[in-house]
Amino acid sequence: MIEEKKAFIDRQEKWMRFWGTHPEFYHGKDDSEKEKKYVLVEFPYPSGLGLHIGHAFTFTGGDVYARFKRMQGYNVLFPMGWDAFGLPTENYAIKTKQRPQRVTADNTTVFEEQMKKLAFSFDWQRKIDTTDPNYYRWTQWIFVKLFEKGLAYKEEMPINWCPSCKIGLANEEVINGKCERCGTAVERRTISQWVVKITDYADKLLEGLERTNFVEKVKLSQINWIGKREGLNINFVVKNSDLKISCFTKYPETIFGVSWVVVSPEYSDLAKLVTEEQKAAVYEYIKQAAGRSELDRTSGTLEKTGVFTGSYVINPVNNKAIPIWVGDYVLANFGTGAVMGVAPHDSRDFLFAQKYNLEMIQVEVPKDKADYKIDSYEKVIEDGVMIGSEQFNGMQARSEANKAISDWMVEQKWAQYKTEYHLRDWIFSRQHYWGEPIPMIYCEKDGWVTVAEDQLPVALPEVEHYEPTDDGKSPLSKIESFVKTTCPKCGGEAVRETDTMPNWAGSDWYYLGYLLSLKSKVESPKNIFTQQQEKIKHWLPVDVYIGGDEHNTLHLLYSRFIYKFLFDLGVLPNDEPYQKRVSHGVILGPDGARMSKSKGNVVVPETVADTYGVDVVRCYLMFMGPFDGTMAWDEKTLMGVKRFLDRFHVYFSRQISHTKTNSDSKDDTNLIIQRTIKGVTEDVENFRYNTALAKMMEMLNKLSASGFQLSIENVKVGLQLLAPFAPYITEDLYQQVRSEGDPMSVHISRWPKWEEKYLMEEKVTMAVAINGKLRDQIVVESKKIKVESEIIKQAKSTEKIKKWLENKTIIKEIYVPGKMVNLVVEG
RNA sequence: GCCGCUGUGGUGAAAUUGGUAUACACGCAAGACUUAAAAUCUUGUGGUCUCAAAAACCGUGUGGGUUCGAUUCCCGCCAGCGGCACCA
Repeated sequence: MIEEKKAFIDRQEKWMRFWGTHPEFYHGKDDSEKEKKYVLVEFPYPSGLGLHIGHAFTFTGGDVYARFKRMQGYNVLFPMGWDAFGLPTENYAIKTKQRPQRVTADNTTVFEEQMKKLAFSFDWQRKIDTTDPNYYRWTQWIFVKLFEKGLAYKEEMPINWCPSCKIGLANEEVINGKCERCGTAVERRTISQWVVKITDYADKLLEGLERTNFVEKVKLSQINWIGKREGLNINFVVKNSDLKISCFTKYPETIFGVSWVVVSPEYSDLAKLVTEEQKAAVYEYIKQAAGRSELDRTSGTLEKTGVFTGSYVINPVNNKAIPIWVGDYVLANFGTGAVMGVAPHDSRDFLFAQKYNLEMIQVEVPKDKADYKIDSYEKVIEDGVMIGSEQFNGMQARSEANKAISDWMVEQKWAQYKTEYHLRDWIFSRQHYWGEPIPMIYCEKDGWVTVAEDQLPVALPEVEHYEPTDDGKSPLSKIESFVKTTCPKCGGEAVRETDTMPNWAGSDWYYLGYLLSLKSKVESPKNIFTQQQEKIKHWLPVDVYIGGDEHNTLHLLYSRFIYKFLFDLGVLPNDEPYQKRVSHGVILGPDGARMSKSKGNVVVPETVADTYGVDVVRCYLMFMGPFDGTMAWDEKTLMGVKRFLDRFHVYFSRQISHTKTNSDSKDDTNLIIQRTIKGVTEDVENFRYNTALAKMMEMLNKLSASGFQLSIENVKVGLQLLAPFAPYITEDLYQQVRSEGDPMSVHISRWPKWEEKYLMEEKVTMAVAINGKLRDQIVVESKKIKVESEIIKQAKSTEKIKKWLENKTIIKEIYVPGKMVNLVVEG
């Protein structure tokens, strides 16, 4: 056992050294004449735990594809880098009293070593790091451009606030409404933050999807997130006041049934709406609501709550006064922050009305059921025939009344047509140290001014403490030398913005970063995107982008937005960054639960690789299930893969020593090999790695059983097919059969092609069915497959089929060439 | 709550445009080698019926539908999983 172990370790070290001396094998060339393929995997956050099994799984998947495409003769770009800003590093740095820069450097070194060992064929000369000032200078440059184009603005936005720790918390740090560290109930506070106007791009982001080749589920998640809805903004005048409340609705046909209006607890005019006698109740309610997360507030599992403000609005269509409520299921930063309530035609509204005893005015009935009464939330009607709605009575709600009432209300100037989006503007400020400083300066005279382009980057200064400050501001705010500056416009005294950017900022354009030389300061202030346009044109768009489902909505949307923005600036050749998106799956622990340190079910790829070898880990990860599936780690199945690789090694070693004296090629082995080439090529092309490996197992089983010798060409083919999956073992064997003039490495050799003529078998087995039920099989000569009448005749003549046809009449004969004959009988 | 996905042997899973359900692998059982164990190799392995075999019947979460034929397409139901804007 120990000796066997040593053998694969020696093999790995030997070939890792060899590849190390030839980094050009894996370089993407900016000026190649070959067709390009840009294969992108999401770059990791370099955590202190080292490479996780999920990384190994995803990167192996990308690596197999990149190696396959490279062998097929494409000029492949397969880069890697570090998405290194973020909370975990900051928290770890605080805990261990180290600089986050130091922690990041240590972690990325470990990541890179582990990746090299796992034989990922990354183009290391293009490595990027989002925390490198040469990199984040351009992240900041993008922000400056956003501001210049009016797409970044300051606004009061809510954050999670822990009153005990006195810091702002990420959603992740809020557990059941309590602070993760101290358990105190978390409050919501609003503070002034930078917001990016992604909503301006909502239509472009929707429309651009049509030009991509994303799988349907990814397109859907983008479409649903943008959530475009056509409707009406209805203006309600507040009784005895000059205030107005505007409510967005998709269903204005229910206007005659509106019996209350609800505004969010953060509604800007709320104070003016609350009457003296309701003040105490409303303030108490707002205090409670501050403690609830957004998800809780909108969740159906919690009861909808609210409180009366004491004021009324007038329904413009009938001049009826209806009460104004505050309810926390209405969100301030979504829509107008106010909604109208129609109890009988929306189940949530019904429950709310029932709870607070509000009026229910039914304005629709099912067709031909004029006396239908809605008395439970399960009976609400969402599309009926109009009643109690004056001239609109009798119309079908959605198909007729919706348009008629909308037109009428707009004509009367009670409402405007409005397109609403689920998508909200993007809060871009974080009150933390470990992120890109937002390159803005505030001057009393000139307001917010951008840092000049040739002054970028605004570097992260050294600080004593990395903890957020007790007033909720970033630690940068405590460094006077950083904060105090002069206004770029008037030269007067000014202060810097001390918030930093969210983690998304660096990952929005990293696939561009790989293409460019970011280092040279000389290129400033001219932007590198224009200066290095040739490289960008050569490589973009990304051909295949492999990533997790958790990024199919936000990361994809944000990065598509930034890309489209840069396109509009005129620095990019096209407006969609990714041609195709592939989702990878998730590896669960051996217990079927998500791997986590606290559950103790974490599998570390490096440990497994040290025990069984890198090739075994890679092949097992690709074999355990479909690439986009959720699969539990199972060491026993891994042993099966190890057995396969051992047998593969033994079989091919033996063949190699034999082929040196014998290079006859048997037709039977040709058939097996050729079929495998076809199957594996098609499977790998479509990321069906598990079946590709199954086909190679079949190949090995059949070849070993046949006892025939392989020709030297077929030996090479066998090695090439497995090479993307098991780079070490195949390189080792390849070097033993490599002859003068062959490529230096199996990994830069040319992927084999199959020929149809070898795939034909002389005889084919076909199924014979009676009424669709399989009854017998016949063996047919391949040449005759096209002669339908003869094969049906043969099918009818077998003993078994004759028995089934006794005393029956055939009423139909169906023939599927090469597959089956189905006889439909009667009697 | 909203959005999305999945359901096939004891297990992970496979099945081209609707055309022989369970490829490949794990596990299990029996056997070979061995003093023995491990490793390795060989054979078998959806269910019912049978000493066994043959034959037949049943079988892709569940109830319907379309079709000569449904794991695949359509409708209803049940169960489980994932995402939800400050984790990345």
